[in-house]
Amino acid sequence: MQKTPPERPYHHGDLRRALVDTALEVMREERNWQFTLREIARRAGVSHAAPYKHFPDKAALLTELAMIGFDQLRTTLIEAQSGAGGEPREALLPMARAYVDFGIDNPALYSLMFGAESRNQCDVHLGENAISVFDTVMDVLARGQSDGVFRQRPVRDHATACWSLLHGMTMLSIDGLLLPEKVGLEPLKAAFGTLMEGIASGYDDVKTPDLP
Amino acid sequence: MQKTPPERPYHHGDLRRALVDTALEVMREERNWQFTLREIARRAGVSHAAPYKHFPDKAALLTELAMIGFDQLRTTLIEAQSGAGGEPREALLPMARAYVDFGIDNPALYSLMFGAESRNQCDVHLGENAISVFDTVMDVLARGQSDGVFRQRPVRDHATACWSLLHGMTMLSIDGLLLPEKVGLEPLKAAFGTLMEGIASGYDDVKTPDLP
DNA sequence: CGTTGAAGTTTCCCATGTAAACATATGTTG
DNA sequence: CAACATATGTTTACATGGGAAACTTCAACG
Repeated sequence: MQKTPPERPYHHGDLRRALVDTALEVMREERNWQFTLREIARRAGVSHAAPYKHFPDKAALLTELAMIGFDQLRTTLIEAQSGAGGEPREALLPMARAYVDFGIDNPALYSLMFGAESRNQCDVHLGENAISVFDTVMDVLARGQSDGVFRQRPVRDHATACWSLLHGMTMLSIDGLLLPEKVGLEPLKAAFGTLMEGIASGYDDVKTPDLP
Repeated sequence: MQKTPPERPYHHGDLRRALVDTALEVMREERNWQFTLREIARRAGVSHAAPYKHFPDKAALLTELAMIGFDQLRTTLIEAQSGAGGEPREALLPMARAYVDFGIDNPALYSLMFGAESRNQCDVHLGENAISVFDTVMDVLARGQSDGVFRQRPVRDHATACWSLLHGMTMLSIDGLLLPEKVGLEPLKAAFGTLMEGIASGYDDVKTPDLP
């Protein structure tokens, strides 16, 4: 009996990329990185063991996805920075917005990149990628400070405050905990306004506060 | 032949509490909430199906653990607030430290309470508990503002900035991403100093910054 | 063309969450 | 006190997932 031609030749041809693309698609659809490898293999049209010819284990695929995420975030921040003309004071809010929007637009990817749960599943050297975000923020703040438009305080203090607030806002948004009726419709602009007053104002620590 | 007495009578007597306590212990030891129910049952000395007589499923146990975490966090914040004598300006840093220390001391619990991954496993109404943290911060800021020691800006802007920074700092610390060589040894004090300058200073938004 | 290696598939193992049936103990009721 | 109902255990079973091992198919190479 004539054998009907298979849907796909025995050799996929580019399964590694297909697995990565399929995983990114599933993460986007389900807003979660806790997919199963068997599901990814099914959607890619191969057996459940085929991925093991391209990735030693599931953690390796997750690491690759996280690296893609860090590449995208880095690109996003650089574009936001150069779009603002490079003036530090003007650059911070667009960068902040780009950062938070990246996380909101890619919740599963962001959680994979920065979460402790994923850290148990991924390569530990992802931390270097995560920390490069801190360095990016540091650079802009350092330039602003040498230009005299940012408060003369250790620049890493400003950077720590900045990254913490942005990371926190991103995570809270992803988790659906920033309700408009509580924080308004522009929580980033609002919260960042408060922070910018701490970064860019002429406030002197020892001055007593103005009273009404 | 004489039957040797079992390690434990057939009826555990307080298995529900033992399961909760064991799970909290495992979370503390492994700094992770992704334990297996079979492991918890084993450590509690019962069969793997026994927990299903006390919890409909694993998600129910995880929800209970998260609720315990929120209770502990709430208590911690109230104690920190009253320890500072209730003066809003003096209360914020101790509360902030209590919040971040809680997360650092209970990384698995904090991640379970606030993480999106756990949200897929838990009861959605945990969000109310999470958001009550925001309300606590709001209350202190509102009192400070009416006392005139905090900047006259919508208080929810300050609260959003506060909670985002604290949540971000907690998550980054838990994930091991706040390296001392990058952020110093007192990142909370440093970052919170920057934020407090934005919350408590007399800075006027339209004033141009002082130049060197 | 035969050999080698890459990249698939199939079969199997172990672990997990959970269901169902069964066993044991406790509490309630007549 | 016995019978019954209920609570709370255990055992068996099922479906699914990660991954190993053996096998199959195809491509590349000498």
